[in-house]
Amino acid sequence: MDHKTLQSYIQPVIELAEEELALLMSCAIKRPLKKGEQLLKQGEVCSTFYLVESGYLRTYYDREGVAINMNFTFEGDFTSNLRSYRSRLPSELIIEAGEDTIAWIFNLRQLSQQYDTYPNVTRFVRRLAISQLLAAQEHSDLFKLYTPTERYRHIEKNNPHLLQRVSLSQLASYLGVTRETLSRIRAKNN
Amino acid sequence: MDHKTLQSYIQPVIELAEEELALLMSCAIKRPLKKGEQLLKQGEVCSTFYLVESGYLRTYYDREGVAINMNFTFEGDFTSNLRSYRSRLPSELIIEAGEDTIAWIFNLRQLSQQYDTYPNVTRFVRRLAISQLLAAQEHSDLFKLYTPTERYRHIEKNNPHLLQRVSLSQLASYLGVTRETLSRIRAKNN
DNA sequence: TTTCGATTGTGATTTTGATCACAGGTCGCT
DNA sequence: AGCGACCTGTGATCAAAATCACAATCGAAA
Repeated sequence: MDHKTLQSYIQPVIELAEEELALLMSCAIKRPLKKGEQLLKQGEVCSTFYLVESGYLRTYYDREGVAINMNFTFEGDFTSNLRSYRSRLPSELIIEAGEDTIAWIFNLRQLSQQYDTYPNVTRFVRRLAISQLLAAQEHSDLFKLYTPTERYRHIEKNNPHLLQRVSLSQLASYLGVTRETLSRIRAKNN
Repeated sequence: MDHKTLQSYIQPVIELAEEELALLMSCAIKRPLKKGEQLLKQGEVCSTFYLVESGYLRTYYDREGVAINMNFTFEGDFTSNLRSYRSRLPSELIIEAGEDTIAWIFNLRQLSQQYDTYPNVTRFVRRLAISQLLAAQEHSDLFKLYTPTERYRHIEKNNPHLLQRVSLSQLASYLGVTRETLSRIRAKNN
C-alpha cells in the first residue's frame, strides 16, 4: 500500500500531513489472510487496529461453538477491539477473514508513544475509536427498536452492500435471527 | 457543588488540577429537575453533557408514544447524546429526570474552545465519551448474546442497584421485554 | 384512614420465531 | 462429468414472549 492509498482511506477521518502518514505506515504490517484465518484470537489482548485493503473481516462471539456476528469490515474500513485494548483484558471477540483478505495491522501501543509529537495522529486514532463505537451502537439500537423484519429492511436500505457480500447464514446472527427465519423474511420481500 | 465534590466525580475518569476543575465549573450550570422534566428534548441538537448530583436521568426513545429506555444515569455519573453532539443532527433520544433530580449541565462547545490551553480537559471529555460508548455497547451486546431471562440475571449480578432504583415497568423496555414478561421472570427467580 | 392513581401480578390466548427435518442448489475439486 | 461440502429454501412442530384482560397491591395526598 502506498501513501496515496492509505491517505484516501484516512481522509474521511482526518487530514494528515505526509510526515504523519509516514509514522502510521511505520507502525503497520501488511497481512494477507486466507478465508477463516484469525487476526485477533479469543483470549488475546488487543493492542492493534486493522485496516482492510481487500476482502473483509468478520468480528464475532463464539457462544459454545456457535458464531454470533457483531461486525463486518470491508475495503477501506478500520476495525479493532477497543474494549480489550482499553481494559487490557483478553478479547472475547474474534476477528477473522470472511474471505481471502489483505489487512494492515497498526500497532496502537507503539503509535501511542508518538502521540506528543504528532497530535493529529492522536486525533485520528480517537476519531476512529469514536466512529467505530457510534456505528456499533447504532447497529445495536436496532435490536431494541425493531423486529427482525424491520432490522432486515433497515440493512437493505442503509447497508445494501452487506447483502451482496455476506452469506445469508452469516447475516442471520448479525440480525439476531436464525438462518431459517432470515430466509423467510427475504422470501416475503420479493 | 464545590470543587471537592466535582473532583470526586471526575477522579475515576482522570486526575485534574484545580485550575482545570475551575474551567469545567465555569462551563457548568446547576439544574434542578422535577420528575419527568426533560433535559434533552427530541429534535434538539445536543451540545452538552450532564452530571447527576442526585436523583437519576433516564435516556429513551419515544416509539410512537411508547418509551424505550436506553440508559439510566445515577448520582456521580455522566451522560450525553454523543451521536447528536458529533453529527450536529437533532437528537432522537430524550433525556429526562426519572425522579426529582439535581443535574449539572456542561457546555461542550464552550469547553472545547479551551482544549488547546487545557489538554487534560480534552482527555477528560474524550475518556468520558469512550467510557459511555463502551458501556452502552456492553449493554447492547446482551441483546445478541442472551435471552430475556439471562439479561435480567446479568443485570441482577452486575447492576443490582438498577433493580432498587428503577420501576419494573421502566426496567422492562431496558431489557427488551414487556412488563408482564419481566414480572414473570422475576416471579420464577424467588 | 380513606381514596385515587399508578404499578405490579397473573391467567388465557395469540403471535412470532426457534427448532427439527429434509429437499434442492451451487461451487470447487478431482 | 461426478462427488462432496456447504448453503439456501421450506414445511411441521414447539417454545417463548406479546398481547389482552382484569385483579391485587402499593403509595401519596386529602
